[in-house]
Amino acid sequence: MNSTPETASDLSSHIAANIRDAIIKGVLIVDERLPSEAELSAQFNVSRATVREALKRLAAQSLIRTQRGATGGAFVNRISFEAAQEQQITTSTLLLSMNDVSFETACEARFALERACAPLSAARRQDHHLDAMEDALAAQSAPDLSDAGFCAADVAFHRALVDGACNPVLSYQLAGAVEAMQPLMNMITFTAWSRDGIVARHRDIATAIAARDAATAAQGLTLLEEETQALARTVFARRSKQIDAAR
Amino acid sequence: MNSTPETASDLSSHIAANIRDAIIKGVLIVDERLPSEAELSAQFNVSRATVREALKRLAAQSLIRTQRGATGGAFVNRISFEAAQEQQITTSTLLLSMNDVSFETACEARFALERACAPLSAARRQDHHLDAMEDALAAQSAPDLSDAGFCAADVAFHRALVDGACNPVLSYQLAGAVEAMQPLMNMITFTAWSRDGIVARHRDIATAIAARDAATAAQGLTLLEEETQALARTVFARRSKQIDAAR
DNA sequence: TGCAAAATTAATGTCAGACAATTAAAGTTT
DNA sequence: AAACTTTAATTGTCTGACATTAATTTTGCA
Repeated sequence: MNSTPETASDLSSHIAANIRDAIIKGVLIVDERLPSEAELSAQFNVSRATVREALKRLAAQSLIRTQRGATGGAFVNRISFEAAQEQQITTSTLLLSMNDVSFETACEARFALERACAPLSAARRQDHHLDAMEDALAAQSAPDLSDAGFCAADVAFHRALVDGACNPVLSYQLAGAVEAMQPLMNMITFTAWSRDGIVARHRDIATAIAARDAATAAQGLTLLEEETQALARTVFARRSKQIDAAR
Repeated sequence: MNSTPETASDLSSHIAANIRDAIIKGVLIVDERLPSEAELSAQFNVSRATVREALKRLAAQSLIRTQRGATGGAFVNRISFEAAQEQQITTSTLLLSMNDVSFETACEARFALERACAPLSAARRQDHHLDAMEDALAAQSAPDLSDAGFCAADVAFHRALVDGACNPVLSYQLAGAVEAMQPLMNMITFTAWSRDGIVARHRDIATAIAARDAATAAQGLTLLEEETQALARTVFARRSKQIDAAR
């Protein structure tokens, strides 16, 4: 079982773990009200301040929400896909930036996962997904766009592709992989030439998805991955050469 | 940008968001020590209790760790793949159980993502990955295994498959998808017959991975998905018929 | 009676100050 | 030099108070 070890010796994390387990195990159900802070402090035999620290921990994970006033209190929160995605993006982004994950590894993971979405997206995409891809393409084609703006549009394109699968679980899982790549992509300076290549690939992928052609879409993603990896290699190689030269 | 809106009017979440942004933007780097609680309370002009609540929020997201003693304090935490996975599993599990995601949708997402790992796993798996798969297979073949035990071994098998890709980002991303399915799988009672089918599929997949045969592995996953979906349909259909009969 | 305003109440949010526990470092003794 | 003691800094916890919020009840008046 996934019983959080949480051997931390402080009371607030112990209490938080206790309540968290109750939520995970279904002892506390969605929208159920927890005992008031005063009652909890009596139950666990700790001060109200300690209980509050525990509740804040749970609130940070979107497990509970609090309301003030007479009928207020802490309630078990129905975690939304939106909130879960936001958390996942934060975690994924920090994970990549703090653990010197290579560009190659992150890029490989991202495209592998996206390729998994391509067949479903080709089969189920709605018009508004195509529209979103077109918008992103148009944005990326603007000549005076900054690198960051180019990357942001890139993320938008790929999220539209993923969302096209019409599977919220997939969209949620992929959000972290796609968004967390953005800071890594931002490390790359895109020349006009490399931008054209990427946009051309995107164009192919969008066309394939529009035509419900899964194989071509997957192939486009593979090509895009190869070009992105190659581009990253040249950028990093040039950069390290400059560092050598500066010595 | 991903600037957390966090319009919540309470001070502790505001302070937490403030520090969180500093960490995400790189203003605070890994292992850097935050000001002491007393200093923070002076800086933000709030009480120590409020600062502590903010810090607990950050600790719940593994963004900081705290140490007691003379040289103690709160330090920016290098979030580990392990911690990130645990968080993701908790979030994913709750997301599925609270939002009545259909078995079909979750199952589809899981297998789509796993298929994405199959080629990489076939290419890179080490012997210990194969050993882990064999262990899981052996466990699943035990005749007197409970349904929960069967599912747990199932998860172990699939995680070994994913880990075989030797891409920690993939392993992290997939952990949520694979583990969060377990409660849903636990809803299914596995007959001896259905177990044999699943084990046979697993056997094929393991053999293909061992033979570095990506196409067969992917095909095995597709078959396994179809059988799992079919099994779920019959189980749920039988169950709803019983409910009808009881009326 | 009906309704609006005011009081009540129960809850979270915040504060201030104290003490306990922990830990590293400095000082002291042998 | 090594072992012990003291000191200081910091987090962890407790207590009690007050502020703020919001639903409910009571009151006052038309």
